Amino acid sequence: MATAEPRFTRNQPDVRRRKLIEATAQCLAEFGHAGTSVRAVAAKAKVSPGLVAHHFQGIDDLIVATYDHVGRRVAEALGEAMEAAPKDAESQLRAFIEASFKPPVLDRDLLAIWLSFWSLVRRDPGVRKVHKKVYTDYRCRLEALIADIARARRFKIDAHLAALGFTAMLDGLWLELCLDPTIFSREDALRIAHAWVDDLIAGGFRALALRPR
Amino acid sequence: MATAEPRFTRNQPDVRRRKLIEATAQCLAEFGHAGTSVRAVAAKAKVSPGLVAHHFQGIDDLIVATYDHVGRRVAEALGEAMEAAPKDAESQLRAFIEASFKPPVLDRDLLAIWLSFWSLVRRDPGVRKVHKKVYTDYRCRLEALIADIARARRFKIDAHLAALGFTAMLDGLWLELCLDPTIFSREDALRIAHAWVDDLIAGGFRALALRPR
DNA sequence: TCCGTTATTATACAGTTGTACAACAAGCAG
DNA sequence: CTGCTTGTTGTACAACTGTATAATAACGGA
Repeated sequence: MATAEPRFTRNQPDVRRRKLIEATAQCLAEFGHAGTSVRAVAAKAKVSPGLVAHHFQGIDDLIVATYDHVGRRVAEALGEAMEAAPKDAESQLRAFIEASFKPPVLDRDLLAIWLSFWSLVRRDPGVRKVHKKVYTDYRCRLEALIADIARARRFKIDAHLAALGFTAMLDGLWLELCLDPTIFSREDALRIAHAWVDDLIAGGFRALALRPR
Repeated sequence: MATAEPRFTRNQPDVRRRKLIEATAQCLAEFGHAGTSVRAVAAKAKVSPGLVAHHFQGIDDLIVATYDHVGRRVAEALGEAMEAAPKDAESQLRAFIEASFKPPVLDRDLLAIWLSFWSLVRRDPGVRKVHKKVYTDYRCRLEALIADIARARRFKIDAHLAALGFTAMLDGLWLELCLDPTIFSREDALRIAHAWVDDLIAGGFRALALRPR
């Protein structure tokens, strides 16, 4: 008698975890937070529902892992764009902007993941910690670039505050653009962000240098 | 025999709807999107679950109505702050900023409602329409003020783009501040926003005037 | 005082949720 | 080829979900 087809294939825990994470990302994109259950994820990954509980504490844990995973991918995409650009701070900043407003960063599916994650931040201290780290890392890269530009051009600025403002603006533009791309265009967002850099270089935001931290 | 205590009190439909909306807001704040069900809202409003279905199509419809309601309240809070300020455009803009970063606008509970609503935008065209209107109204007020300032100071600027950028920055600061108030402070947000206005008045964002819409 | 309207309740139903558990079997070590 | 580890399955369970339904009763108008 011929050897029967294996009814399932065993995976290393980390491999299986990654597959479940990717299935979760697809579920969030396709069905939203409400439609993303243990069973939905298991179906998408073509495994039994019980397996999810075996690798993760629950659906919330899975969403956090998904955020962590795609967060890393986003950071990589931004990092690669910067590596491909000239090494001066202004070019780096502009490369960062360009990468922020095109796939895979500008992506409706990504927003669905972000929204789910944000809704967990309030109740779970562990989630809050992950958010803090991701957000702070992200902002620190911009802070360093802004400080570089100010140093090269020999003007004073509170790079910390400036980076907070710039980050907030990028986030706000990204959010609204993902929510509804018909209100304004990707090109609008690019012009606005680049204009902010123009203004920074021209010595704008002088008020942010009055009380350095 | 004494008249028995009425087992329930009848309300006019719009009164009951408002009570259910307020109960929904409390549920979203307390339990998040996942914990806000028809039954949870009914329990919070101390009515039977069936009543929710009698006044609203479902939980999504209720969340949209809640967004509409609190959205109006936020707009009122901002409007009142501006009415209390001097009538010149700069003062109006600064009053708008101050009101944006204190209760009832800066409020964790408000963010919970916003997050739930945003997660509905993608799938429901009706929700998308409401979002578009609220967001556009909000931004138009700022656009008018920015255009006023530019006109008074006799410099050119694309007020539409500038308002988009300013709105995005305010939204981004508001979002992060509600998510986790320990990363930066309300005062930081205020300084950043006011610095943006300082810069605008000083003739910043000249790049935004190059290709007026 | 009675009557009609309809807001409200209470209940039933089918479907879905998260979680637990015992049985199973794939793949590796010997 | 054998045995062990453990990734994986399938199922059972109680709690919950949205929705529909008929019965109830509050309240205003006659």
